[in-house]
Amino acid sequence: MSMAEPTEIDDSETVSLHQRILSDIRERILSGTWVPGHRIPFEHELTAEYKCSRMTVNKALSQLAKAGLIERRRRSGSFVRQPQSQAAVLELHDIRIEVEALGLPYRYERLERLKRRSNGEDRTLLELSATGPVLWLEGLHFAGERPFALEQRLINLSAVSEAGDEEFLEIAAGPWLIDRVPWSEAEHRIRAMSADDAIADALDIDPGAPCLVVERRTWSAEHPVTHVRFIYPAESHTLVARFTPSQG
Amino acid sequence: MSMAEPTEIDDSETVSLHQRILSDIRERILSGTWVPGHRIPFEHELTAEYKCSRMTVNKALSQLAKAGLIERRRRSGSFVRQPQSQAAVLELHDIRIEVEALGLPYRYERLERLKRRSNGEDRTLLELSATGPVLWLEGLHFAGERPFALEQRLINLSAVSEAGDEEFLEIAAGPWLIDRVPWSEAEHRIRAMSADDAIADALDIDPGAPCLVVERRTWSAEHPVTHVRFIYPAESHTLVARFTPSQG
DNA sequence: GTGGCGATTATGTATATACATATTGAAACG
DNA sequence: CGTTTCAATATGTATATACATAATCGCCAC
Repeated sequence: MSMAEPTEIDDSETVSLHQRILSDIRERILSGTWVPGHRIPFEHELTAEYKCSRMTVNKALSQLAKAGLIERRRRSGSFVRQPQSQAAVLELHDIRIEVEALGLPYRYERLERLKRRSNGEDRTLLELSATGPVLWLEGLHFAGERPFALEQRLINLSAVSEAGDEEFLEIAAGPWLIDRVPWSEAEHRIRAMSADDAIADALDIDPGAPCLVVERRTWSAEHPVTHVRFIYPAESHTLVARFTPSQG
Repeated sequence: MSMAEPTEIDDSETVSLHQRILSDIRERILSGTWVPGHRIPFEHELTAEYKCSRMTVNKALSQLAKAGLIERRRRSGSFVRQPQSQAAVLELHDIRIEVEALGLPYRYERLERLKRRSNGEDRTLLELSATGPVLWLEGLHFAGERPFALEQRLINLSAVSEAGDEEFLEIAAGPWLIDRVPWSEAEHRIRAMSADDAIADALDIDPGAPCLVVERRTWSAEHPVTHVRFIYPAESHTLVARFTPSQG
Protein backbone atom coordinates (compact mmCIF):
# COMPACT_ATOMS: atom_id res chain seq x y z
CA MET A 1 0.00 0.00 0.00
CA SER A 2 1.26 3.39 -0.95
CA MET A 3 2.13 6.23 1.36
CA ALA A 4 -0.64 8.58 2.34
CA GLU A 5 -0.50 11.91 0.62
CA PRO A 6 -0.15 15.25 2.38
CA THR A 7 -3.48 16.94 3.01
CA GLU A 8 -4.89 18.19 -0.24
CA ILE A 9 -7.92 19.83 1.35
CA ASP A 10 -7.38 23.55 1.68
CA ASP A 11 -8.38 24.65 5.14
CA SER A 12 -8.62 28.13 3.66
CA GLU A 13 -6.66 29.05 6.73
CA THR A 14 -2.99 29.82 6.47
CA VAL A 15 -1.29 27.36 8.74
CA SER A 16 2.42 26.86 8.97
CA LEU A 17 3.95 23.86 7.30
CA HIS A 18 5.11 22.16 10.47
CA GLN A 19 1.59 22.58 11.84
CA ARG A 20 0.17 20.87 8.78
CA ILE A 21 2.64 18.01 9.01
CA LEU A 22 1.77 17.64 12.67
CA SER A 23 -1.97 17.51 12.13
CA ASP A 24 -1.64 15.20 9.13
CA ILE A 25 0.20 12.68 11.24
CA ARG A 26 -2.03 13.15 14.26
CA GLU A 27 -5.03 12.55 12.04
CA ARG A 28 -3.63 9.28 10.75
CA ILE A 29 -2.93 8.13 14.29
CA LEU A 30 -6.30 9.13 15.71
CA SER A 31 -8.19 7.68 12.77
CA GLY A 32 -6.44 4.37 13.30
CA THR A 33 -4.71 4.40 9.90
CA TRP A 34 -1.45 4.11 11.80
CA VAL A 35 -1.99 1.75 14.70
CA PRO A 36 0.08 1.69 17.90
CA GLY A 37 3.52 0.28 17.22
CA HIS A 38 3.51 1.41 13.60
CA ARG A 39 6.69 3.12 12.49
CA ILE A 40 5.93 6.48 10.98
CA PRO A 41 8.12 7.67 8.09
CA PHE A 42 11.66 8.80 8.89
CA GLU A 43 12.36 12.48 9.00
CA HIS A 44 14.18 12.31 5.68
CA GLU A 45 11.19 10.60 4.07
CA LEU A 46 8.78 13.26 5.32
CA THR A 47 11.30 15.84 4.17
CA ALA A 48 10.94 14.43 0.65
CA GLU A 49 7.15 14.06 0.93
CA TYR A 50 6.57 17.63 2.02
CA LYS A 51 9.57 19.07 0.14
CA CYS A 52 10.87 20.91 3.16
CA SER A 53 13.90 20.89 5.41
CA ARG A 54 14.50 18.38 8.17
CA MET A 55 14.17 21.09 10.81
CA THR A 56 10.56 21.65 9.80
CA VAL A 57 9.72 17.96 9.99
CA ASN A 58 11.64 17.71 13.24
CA LYS A 59 9.57 20.47 14.79
CA ALA A 60 6.36 18.61 14.02
CA LEU A 61 7.62 15.25 15.24
CA SER A 62 9.13 16.70 18.41
CA GLN A 63 5.79 18.22 19.30
CA LEU A 64 3.97 14.95 18.67
CA ALA A 65 6.48 13.22 20.90
CA LYS A 66 6.01 15.78 23.66
CA ALA A 67 2.25 15.37 23.37
CA GLY A 68 2.76 11.65 23.89
CA LEU A 69 1.27 10.49 20.60
CA ILE A 70 4.52 9.08 19.27
CA GLU A 71 7.75 7.79 20.71
CA ARG A 72 11.07 8.57 19.07
CA ARG A 73 14.04 6.25 19.17
CA ARG A 74 17.44 7.10 17.79
CA ARG A 75 18.61 4.97 14.95
CA SER A 76 15.21 3.20 14.89
CA GLY A 77 12.69 5.86 13.99
CA SER A 78 9.43 7.17 15.42
CA PHE A 79 6.58 4.92 16.50
CA VAL A 80 2.92 5.37 17.33
CA ARG A 81 2.54 4.89 21.06
CA GLN A 82 0.10 2.58 22.77
CA PRO A 83 -3.03 4.50 23.69
CA GLN A 84 -1.96 6.37 26.74
CA SER A 85 -4.00 6.15 29.91
CA GLN A 86 -7.02 8.26 29.38
CA ALA A 87 -6.22 11.63 30.78
CA ALA A 88 -8.64 14.47 30.99
CA VAL A 89 -8.19 18.06 31.94
CA LEU A 90 -10.13 18.80 35.06
CA GLU A 91 -10.97 22.43 35.52
CA LEU A 92 -11.19 23.46 39.12
CA HIS A 93 -12.70 26.86 39.40
CA ASP A 94 -12.92 29.12 42.34
CA ILE A 95 -16.12 28.40 44.25
CA ARG A 96 -17.23 32.00 44.03
CA ILE A 97 -17.10 31.77 40.24
CA GLU A 98 -19.02 28.50 40.27
CA VAL A 99 -21.74 29.94 42.43
CA GLU A 100 -22.02 33.13 40.44
CA ALA A 101 -22.19 31.08 37.25
CA LEU A 102 -25.40 29.65 38.69
CA GLY A 103 -26.77 33.17 38.98
CA LEU A 104 -26.83 33.00 42.76
CA PRO A 105 -25.33 35.47 45.22
CA TYR A 106 -22.14 34.17 46.80
CA ARG A 107 -21.16 34.48 50.43
CA TYR A 108 -18.44 33.00 52.60
CA GLU A 109 -18.69 32.56 56.31
CA ARG A 110 -15.94 31.44 58.62
CA LEU A 111 -16.89 28.80 61.15
CA GLU A 112 -13.60 28.21 62.90
CA ARG A 113 -10.04 29.49 63.00
CA LEU A 114 -7.29 27.92 65.03
CA LYS A 115 -3.57 28.63 65.14
CA ARG A 116 -1.56 25.75 66.54
CA ARG A 117 1.55 23.65 66.22
CA SER A 118 1.05 20.82 63.76
CA ASN A 119 -0.04 17.51 65.24
CA GLY A 120 0.47 14.15 63.59
CA GLU A 121 -2.65 14.35 61.47
CA ASP A 122 -1.72 17.83 60.24
CA ARG A 123 1.71 16.60 59.20
CA THR A 124 0.15 13.72 57.33
CA LEU A 125 -2.22 16.03 55.49
CA LEU A 126 0.51 18.49 54.57
CA GLU A 127 3.22 15.87 54.13
CA LEU A 128 5.44 17.71 56.58
CA SER A 129 8.37 16.01 58.20
CA ALA A 130 8.85 18.34 61.16
CA THR A 131 6.36 20.04 63.45
CA GLY A 132 5.67 23.72 62.99
CA PRO A 133 2.96 26.38 63.10
CA VAL A 134 -0.19 25.77 61.10
CA LEU A 135 -3.52 27.51 60.67
CA TRP A 136 -6.72 25.48 60.69
CA LEU A 137 -9.77 27.03 59.04
CA GLU A 138 -13.29 25.85 58.57
CA GLY A 139 -15.84 27.82 56.61
CA LEU A 140 -19.00 27.64 54.56
CA HIS A 141 -19.58 28.77 51.02
CA PHE A 142 -23.16 29.82 50.36
CA ALA A 143 -25.11 29.95 47.13
CA GLY A 144 -27.93 32.29 48.01
CA GLU A 145 -29.36 31.09 51.31
CA ARG A 146 -28.23 27.50 50.99
CA PRO A 147 -24.83 26.09 51.96
CA PHE A 148 -22.97 25.16 48.79
CA ALA A 149 -19.80 23.66 50.16
CA LEU A 150 -17.99 23.15 53.42
CA GLU A 151 -14.29 23.99 53.41
CA GLN A 152 -11.76 22.55 55.83
CA ARG A 153 -8.30 23.96 55.35
CA LEU A 154 -4.87 23.63 56.83
CA ILE A 155 -2.21 26.21 55.99
CA ASN A 156 1.47 25.66 56.59
CA LEU A 157 2.51 28.88 58.30
CA SER A 158 6.19 28.06 57.87
CA ALA A 159 5.64 28.55 54.17
CA VAL A 160 3.10 31.41 54.33
CA SER A 161 3.62 33.21 57.59
CA GLU A 162 1.51 36.24 56.59
CA ALA A 163 -1.55 34.00 56.60
CA GLY A 164 -1.31 33.82 60.37
CA ASP A 165 -2.32 37.48 60.64
CA GLU A 166 -5.42 37.11 58.51
CA GLU A 167 -8.83 36.50 59.99
CA PHE A 168 -10.50 35.01 56.90
CA LEU A 169 -13.86 36.02 58.33
CA GLU A 170 -15.62 36.76 55.08
CA ILE A 171 -13.09 35.93 52.44
CA ALA A 172 -12.02 32.37 51.81
CA ALA A 173 -8.36 31.51 52.06
CA GLY A 174 -8.24 30.08 48.52
CA PRO A 175 -8.31 33.32 46.51
CA TRP A 176 -6.16 35.00 49.17
CA LEU A 177 -3.46 32.37 48.79
CA ILE A 178 -3.57 32.34 45.00
CA ASP A 179 -2.85 36.06 44.95
CA ARG A 180 0.17 35.68 47.21
CA VAL A 181 1.71 32.27 46.79
CA PRO A 182 2.54 31.06 43.32
CA TRP A 183 1.88 27.35 43.51
CA SER A 184 3.97 25.07 41.42
CA GLU A 185 2.31 21.76 42.05
CA ALA A 186 -1.00 20.42 43.23
CA GLU A 187 -2.56 17.07 43.88
CA HIS A 188 -6.25 16.35 43.98
CA ARG A 189 -8.23 13.50 45.41
CA ILE A 190 -11.88 13.07 44.64
CA ARG A 191 -14.20 10.68 46.38
CA ALA A 192 -17.69 10.18 47.72
CA MET A 193 -18.52 10.18 51.41
CA SER A 194 -21.59 10.16 53.57
CA ALA A 195 -22.16 13.17 55.77
CA ASP A 196 -21.53 12.65 59.45
CA ASP A 197 -23.58 14.64 61.96
CA ALA A 198 -21.26 17.65 62.03
CA ILE A 199 -21.07 17.92 58.26
CA ALA A 200 -24.79 17.34 57.84
CA ASP A 201 -25.47 20.06 60.36
CA ALA A 202 -23.16 22.55 58.64
CA LEU A 203 -24.47 21.83 55.15
CA ASP A 204 -28.08 21.57 56.30
CA ILE A 205 -28.57 18.10 54.84
CA ASP A 206 -29.57 14.77 56.35
CA PRO A 207 -26.94 12.79 58.23
CA GLY A 208 -25.72 10.01 55.98
CA ALA A 209 -26.53 11.91 52.79
CA PRO A 210 -23.95 11.46 50.04
CA CYS A 211 -21.31 14.15 49.52
CA LEU A 212 -18.62 14.77 46.96
CA VAL A 213 -15.24 15.42 48.53
CA VAL A 214 -12.45 17.19 46.69
CA GLU A 215 -9.13 17.42 48.49
CA ARG A 216 -6.26 19.50 47.20
CA ARG A 217 -2.70 19.63 48.41
CA THR A 218 -0.57 22.44 47.07
CA TRP A 219 3.17 22.95 46.92
CA SER A 220 5.20 25.99 46.07
CA ALA A 221 8.84 25.40 45.22
CA GLU A 222 8.91 22.05 47.04
CA HIS A 223 7.30 23.46 50.18
CA PRO A 224 3.85 22.24 51.21
CA VAL A 225 1.54 25.24 51.34
CA THR A 226 -1.95 24.09 52.10
CA HIS A 227 -4.31 21.17 52.26
CA VAL A 228 -7.94 21.88 51.65
CA ARG A 229 -11.01 19.67 51.66
CA PHE A 230 -14.19 20.80 49.95
CA ILE A 231 -17.31 18.87 50.86
CA TYR A 232 -20.26 19.34 48.51
CA PRO A 233 -23.76 17.96 49.02
CA ALA A 234 -24.27 15.48 46.16
CA GLU A 235 -27.02 17.54 44.55
CA SER A 236 -25.03 20.73 44.46
CA HIS A 237 -22.05 19.75 42.42
CA THR A 238 -20.77 17.90 39.40
CA LEU A 239 -17.18 18.04 38.23
CA VAL A 240 -16.69 18.24 34.50
CA ALA A 241 -13.58 17.15 32.67
CA ARG A 242 -12.98 17.31 28.95
CA PHE A 243 -10.42 15.60 26.87
CA THR A 244 -9.23 16.21 23.36
CA PRO A 245 -6.00 14.51 22.45
CA SER A 246 -2.97 16.81 22.26
CA GLN A 247 -2.98 20.41 21.20
CA GLY A 248 -5.84 21.23 18.85
CA MET B 1 17.46 46.12 39.92
CA SER B 2 19.71 44.16 37.65
CA MET B 3 18.76 41.34 35.37
CA ALA B 4 18.67 37.88 36.88
CA GLU B 5 21.60 35.72 35.88
CA PRO B 6 21.31 32.43 34.05
CA THR B 7 21.25 29.42 36.37
CA GLU B 8 24.68 28.85 37.80
CA ILE B 9 23.76 25.73 39.72
CA ASP B 10 24.91 22.64 37.89
CA ASP B 11 22.11 20.10 37.84
CA SER B 12 24.85 17.57 37.09
CA GLU B 13 22.43 16.53 34.40
CA THR B 14 23.10 17.42 30.82
CA VAL B 15 20.11 19.40 29.68
CA SER B 16 19.87 21.20 26.41
CA LEU B 17 20.32 24.93 26.36
CA HIS B 18 16.78 25.77 25.27
CA GLN B 19 15.53 23.54 28.10
CA ARG B 20 17.61 25.50 30.57
CA ILE B 21 16.39 28.82 29.24
CA LEU B 22 12.84 27.52 29.45
CA SER B 23 13.12 26.35 33.04
CA ASP B 24 14.99 29.49 34.11
CA ILE B 25 12.14 31.63 32.88
CA ARG B 26 9.45 29.30 34.18
CA GLU B 27 11.12 29.40 37.57
CA ARG B 28 11.07 33.19 37.67
CA ILE B 29 7.40 33.19 36.73
CA LEU B 30 6.35 30.52 39.21
CA SER B 31 8.38 32.04 42.01
CA GLY B 32 6.69 35.34 41.44
CA THR B 33 9.87 37.19 40.51
CA TRP B 34 8.17 38.07 37.26
CA VAL B 35 4.55 38.84 38.00
CA PRO B 36 1.68 38.60 35.50
CA GLY B 37 1.90 41.41 32.98
CA HIS B 38 5.66 41.70 33.30
CA ARG B 39 7.51 41.89 30.02
CA ILE B 40 10.19 39.24 29.83
CA PRO B 41 13.42 40.08 27.98
CA PHE B 42 13.32 40.26 24.20
CA GLU B 43 14.68 37.36 22.24
CA HIS B 44 17.75 39.37 21.27
CA GLU B 45 18.43 40.19 24.93
CA LEU B 46 18.21 36.55 25.96
CA THR B 47 20.40 35.75 22.98
CA ALA B 48 23.06 38.00 24.49
CA GLU B 49 22.48 36.74 28.03
CA TYR B 50 22.86 33.09 27.12
CA LYS B 51 25.26 33.69 24.24
CA CYS B 52 23.27 31.59 21.82
CA SER B 53 21.35 32.03 18.62
CA ARG B 54 17.87 33.46 18.40
CA MET B 55 16.48 30.12 17.24
CA THR B 56 17.45 28.56 20.55
CA VAL B 57 15.80 31.31 22.56
CA ASN B 58 12.80 31.17 20.26
CA LYS B 59 12.37 27.47 20.89
CA ALA B 60 12.20 28.05 24.63
CA LEU B 61 9.81 30.97 24.40
CA SER B 62 7.55 29.25 21.90
CA GLN B 63 7.17 26.34 24.26
CA LEU B 64 6.39 28.60 27.17
CA ALA B 65 3.76 30.30 25.04
CA LYS B 66 2.21 27.00 24.05
CA ALA B 67 2.15 25.95 27.69
CA GLY B 68 0.23 29.14 28.41
CA LEU B 69 2.73 30.67 30.81
CA ILE B 70 3.54 33.62 28.59
CA GLU B 71 1.87 35.51 25.81
CA ARG B 72 3.83 36.73 22.82
CA ARG B 73 2.98 39.88 20.89
CA ARG B 74 4.75 40.99 17.74
CA ARG B 75 6.58 44.22 17.96
CA SER B 76 5.79 44.38 21.70
CA GLY B 77 7.51 41.42 23.28
CA SER B 78 6.55 38.52 25.53
CA PHE B 79 4.54 38.92 28.70
CA VAL B 80 3.77 36.78 31.73
CA ARG B 81 0.15 35.72 31.54
CA GLN B 82 -2.44 36.02 34.27
CA PRO B 83 -2.64 32.80 36.29
CA GLN B 84 -4.72 30.47 34.22
CA SER B 85 -7.69 28.62 35.67
CA GLN B 86 -6.51 25.78 37.78
CA ALA B 87 -6.51 22.72 35.61
CA ALA B 88 -5.40 19.28 36.62
CA VAL B 89 -4.77 16.20 34.62
CA LEU B 90 -7.13 13.48 35.66
CA GLU B 91 -5.94 9.99 34.86
CA LEU B 92 -8.72 7.56 34.20
CA HIS B 93 -7.36 4.08 34.04
CA ASP B 94 -8.96 0.95 32.86
CA ILE B 95 -10.76 -0.70 35.76
CA ARG B 96 -8.92 -3.98 35.27
CA ILE B 97 -5.62 -2.12 35.74
CA GLU B 98 -6.92 -0.39 38.85
CA VAL B 99 -8.05 -3.62 40.40
CA GLU B 100 -4.86 -5.46 39.56
CA ALA B 101 -2.87 -2.57 41.00
CA LEU B 102 -4.55 -3.43 44.29
CA GLY B 103 -3.18 -6.94 43.99
CA LEU B 104 -6.66 -8.42 43.62
CA PRO B 105 -7.89 -10.75 40.89
CA TYR B 106 -10.11 -8.99 38.39
CA ARG B 107 -13.31 -10.34 36.91
CA TYR B 108 -16.10 -8.87 34.81
CA GLU B 109 -19.60 -10.20 34.72
CA ARG B 110 -22.38 -9.07 32.42
CA LEU B 111 -25.73 -8.45 34.06
CA GLU B 112 -27.79 -7.27 31.15
CA ARG B 113 -27.59 -6.79 27.39
CA LEU B 114 -30.30 -5.19 25.31
CA LYS B 115 -30.34 -4.15 21.68
CA ARG B 116 -32.99 -1.56 20.88
CA ARG B 117 -33.84 1.59 19.01
CA SER B 118 -32.82 4.65 20.97
CA ASN B 119 -35.50 6.20 23.14
CA GLY B 120 -35.52 9.78 24.33
CA GLU B 121 -33.31 9.15 27.32
CA ASP B 122 -30.76 7.30 25.18
CA ARG B 123 -30.60 10.19 22.76
CA THR B 124 -30.04 12.60 25.60
CA LEU B 125 -27.21 10.50 27.01
CA LEU B 126 -25.52 10.10 23.65
CA GLU B 127 -26.45 13.54 22.37
CA LEU B 128 -28.02 12.03 19.28
CA SER B 129 -30.43 13.99 17.16
CA ALA B 130 -32.12 11.10 15.37
CA THR B 131 -33.26 7.71 16.59
CA GLY B 132 -31.19 4.66 15.71
CA PRO B 133 -29.95 1.31 17.01
CA VAL B 134 -28.20 1.27 20.38
CA LEU B 135 -26.82 -1.41 22.67
CA TRP B 136 -27.49 -1.22 26.40
CA LEU B 137 -25.11 -3.05 28.69
CA GLU B 138 -24.93 -3.44 32.42
CA GLY B 139 -22.13 -5.31 34.13
CA LEU B 140 -20.15 -5.69 37.30
CA HIS B 141 -16.42 -5.34 37.81
CA PHE B 142 -15.12 -7.47 40.66
CA ALA B 143 -12.03 -7.07 42.78
CA GLY B 144 -11.60 -10.53 44.22
CA GLU B 145 -14.98 -11.58 45.55
CA ARG B 146 -16.33 -8.11 46.10
CA PRO B 147 -18.05 -5.89 43.53
CA PHE B 148 -15.74 -3.01 42.68
CA ALA B 149 -17.85 -1.00 40.28
CA LEU B 150 -21.14 -1.17 38.44
CA GLU B 151 -21.02 -0.23 34.78
CA GLN B 152 -24.01 1.00 32.78
CA ARG B 153 -23.21 1.57 29.15
CA LEU B 154 -24.95 2.71 26.02
CA ILE B 155 -23.26 2.16 22.66
CA ASN B 156 -24.31 3.95 19.50
CA LEU B 157 -24.53 1.11 16.99
CA SER B 158 -24.76 3.56 14.09
CA ALA B 159 -21.17 4.46 14.88
CA VAL B 160 -19.89 1.02 15.93
CA SER B 161 -22.11 -1.55 14.28
CA GLU B 162 -19.75 -4.46 15.02
CA ALA B 163 -20.48 -4.01 18.72
CA GLY B 164 -23.98 -5.34 18.07
CA ASP B 165 -22.58 -8.80 17.41
CA GLU B 166 -20.59 -8.97 20.62
CA GLU B 167 -21.94 -10.60 23.74
CA PHE B 168 -19.67 -8.83 26.28
CA LEU B 169 -20.29 -11.71 28.67
CA GLU B 170 -16.93 -11.70 30.37
CA ILE B 171 -15.07 -8.83 28.80
CA ALA B 172 -16.14 -5.27 29.43
CA ALA B 173 -17.01 -3.09 26.47
CA GLY B 174 -14.45 -0.42 27.44
CA PRO B 175 -11.23 -2.20 26.41
CA TRP B 176 -13.05 -3.71 23.41
CA LEU B 177 -14.04 -0.28 22.16
CA ILE B 178 -10.62 1.26 22.77
CA ASP B 179 -9.04 -1.36 20.57
CA ARG B 180 -11.44 -0.71 17.72
CA VAL B 181 -12.65 2.85 17.83
CA PRO B 182 -10.10 5.64 18.04
CA TRP B 183 -11.82 8.23 20.15
CA SER B 184 -11.04 11.82 19.52
CA GLU B 185 -12.93 13.50 22.32
CA ALA B 186 -14.37 12.65 25.68
CA GLU B 187 -16.32 14.38 28.40
CA HIS B 188 -16.43 13.31 32.00
CA ARG B 189 -18.83 14.11 34.78
CA ILE B 190 -18.07 13.20 38.34
CA ARG B 191 -20.50 13.36 41.20
CA ALA B 192 -21.66 11.68 44.36
CA MET B 193 -24.91 9.78 44.64
CA SER B 194 -26.63 7.53 47.11
CA ALA B 195 -27.26 3.97 46.08
CA ASP B 196 -30.84 3.10 45.23
CA ASP B 197 -32.08 -0.42 45.92
CA ALA B 198 -31.01 -1.84 42.57
CA ILE B 199 -27.52 -0.39 42.77
CA ALA B 200 -27.13 -1.36 46.41
CA ASP B 201 -28.16 -4.89 45.54
CA ALA B 202 -25.71 -5.15 42.65
CA LEU B 203 -22.80 -3.68 44.57
CA ASP B 204 -23.68 -5.51 47.77
CA ILE B 205 -23.82 -2.36 49.88
CA ASP B 206 -26.55 -0.76 51.97
CA PRO B 207 -29.29 1.17 50.21
CA GLY B 208 -28.56 4.87 50.58
CA ALA B 209 -24.82 4.33 50.91
CA PRO B 210 -22.72 6.98 49.14
CA CYS B 211 -21.29 6.19 45.71
CA LEU B 212 -18.91 7.96 43.37
CA VAL B 213 -20.29 8.24 39.88
CA VAL B 214 -18.06 8.83 36.85
CA GLU B 215 -19.83 9.32 33.54
CA ARG B 216 -17.99 9.44 30.27
CA ARG B 217 -19.25 10.38 26.86
CA THR B 218 -16.99 9.62 23.93
CA TRP B 219 -16.90 10.89 20.39
CA SER B 220 -14.95 9.70 17.41
CA ALA B 221 -14.67 12.09 14.51
CA GLU B 222 -17.77 14.06 15.62
CA HIS B 223 -19.88 10.93 16.05
CA PRO B 224 -21.10 9.96 19.51
CA VAL B 225 -19.76 6.50 20.28
CA THR B 226 -20.70 5.59 23.81
CA HIS B 227 -21.94 6.83 27.14
CA VAL B 228 -20.82 4.93 30.19
CA ARG B 229 -21.56 5.35 33.87
CA PHE B 230 -19.31 3.80 36.48
CA ILE B 231 -20.73 3.60 39.97
CA TYR B 232 -18.21 2.94 42.73
CA PRO B 233 -19.00 2.31 46.38
CA ALA B 234 -17.48 5.25 48.24
CA GLU B 235 -14.94 3.08 50.06
CA SER B 236 -13.61 1.46 46.94
CA HIS B 237 -12.42 4.39 44.95
CA THR B 238 -10.60 7.69 44.98
CA LEU B 239 -9.75 9.63 41.85
CA VAL B 240 -6.36 11.26 41.81
CA ALA B 241 -5.39 14.24 39.72
CA ARG B 242 -2.01 15.90 39.65
CA PHE B 243 -1.04 19.23 38.32
CA THR B 244 2.33 20.65 37.52
CA PRO B 245 2.35 23.74 35.37
CA SER B 246 3.61 23.07 31.85
CA GLN B 247 5.98 20.34 30.85
CA GLY B 248 8.47 19.35 33.52
C1' DG C 1 -4.91 68.18 16.34
C1' DT C 2 -5.44 64.24 13.56
C1' DG C 3 -5.45 61.14 9.99
C1' DG C 4 -2.75 58.52 7.09
C1' DC C 5 1.66 56.35 5.85
C1' DG C 6 6.01 54.48 5.87
C1' DA C 7 9.91 52.93 8.82
C1' DT C 8 11.11 50.20 12.60
C1' DT C 9 10.91 46.34 15.47
C1' DA C 10 9.84 41.73 17.58
C1' DT C 11 8.13 37.69 16.63
C1' DG C 12 6.95 33.60 13.18
C1' DT C 13 8.55 30.44 10.00
C1' DA C 14 11.70 28.16 7.13
C1' DT C 15 16.38 26.86 5.16
C1' DA C 16 21.00 24.72 4.90
C1' DT C 17 24.45 23.20 7.67
C1' DA C 18 27.03 21.12 11.43
C1' DC C 19 28.16 18.22 14.97
C1' DA C 20 26.60 15.28 19.07
C1' DT C 21 24.58 11.03 20.68
C1' DA C 22 22.29 6.73 21.00
C1' DT C 23 21.52 2.43 18.88
C1' DT C 24 21.85 -1.05 15.64
C1' DG C 25 23.96 -4.41 12.62
C1' DA C 26 27.80 -6.39 10.81
C1' DA C 27 32.58 -7.25 10.52
C1' DA C 28 36.78 -8.55 12.96
C1' DC C 29 38.83 -11.00 16.45
C1' DG C 30 40.06 -14.09 20.29
C1' DC D 1 30.98 -19.37 19.34
C1' DG D 2 30.92 -15.40 21.83
C1' DT D 3 32.63 -10.82 22.27
C1' DT D 4 34.51 -6.55 20.97
C1' DT D 5 34.83 -2.90 17.71
C1' DC D 6 33.37 0.01 14.36
C1' DA D 7 30.72 2.18 10.90
C1' DA D 8 26.12 3.44 9.56
C1' DT D 9 22.00 5.73 10.72
C1' DA D 10 18.10 8.43 12.86
C1' DT D 11 17.29 11.54 16.01
C1' DG D 12 18.79 15.76 19.15
C1' DT D 13 20.55 20.21 19.39
C1' DA D 14 22.47 24.37 17.81
C1' DT D 15 24.01 27.97 14.35
C1' DA D 16 23.66 31.69 10.88
C1' DT D 17 20.67 33.38 7.71
C1' DA D 18 16.55 34.93 5.30
C1' DC D 19 12.20 36.67 4.58
C1' DA D 20 7.24 37.22 6.24
C1' DT D 21 4.00 39.41 9.26
C1' DA D 22 1.98 42.15 12.72
C1' DA D 23 2.08 46.00 15.57
C1' DT D 24 3.75 50.32 16.92
C1' DC D 25 5.98 54.80 16.54
C1' DG D 26 6.80 59.02 14.61
C1' DC D 27 6.65 62.02 10.86
C1' DC D 28 4.25 64.81 7.70
C1' DA D 29 0.39 66.76 5.36
C1' DC D 30 -3.97 68.61 5.87
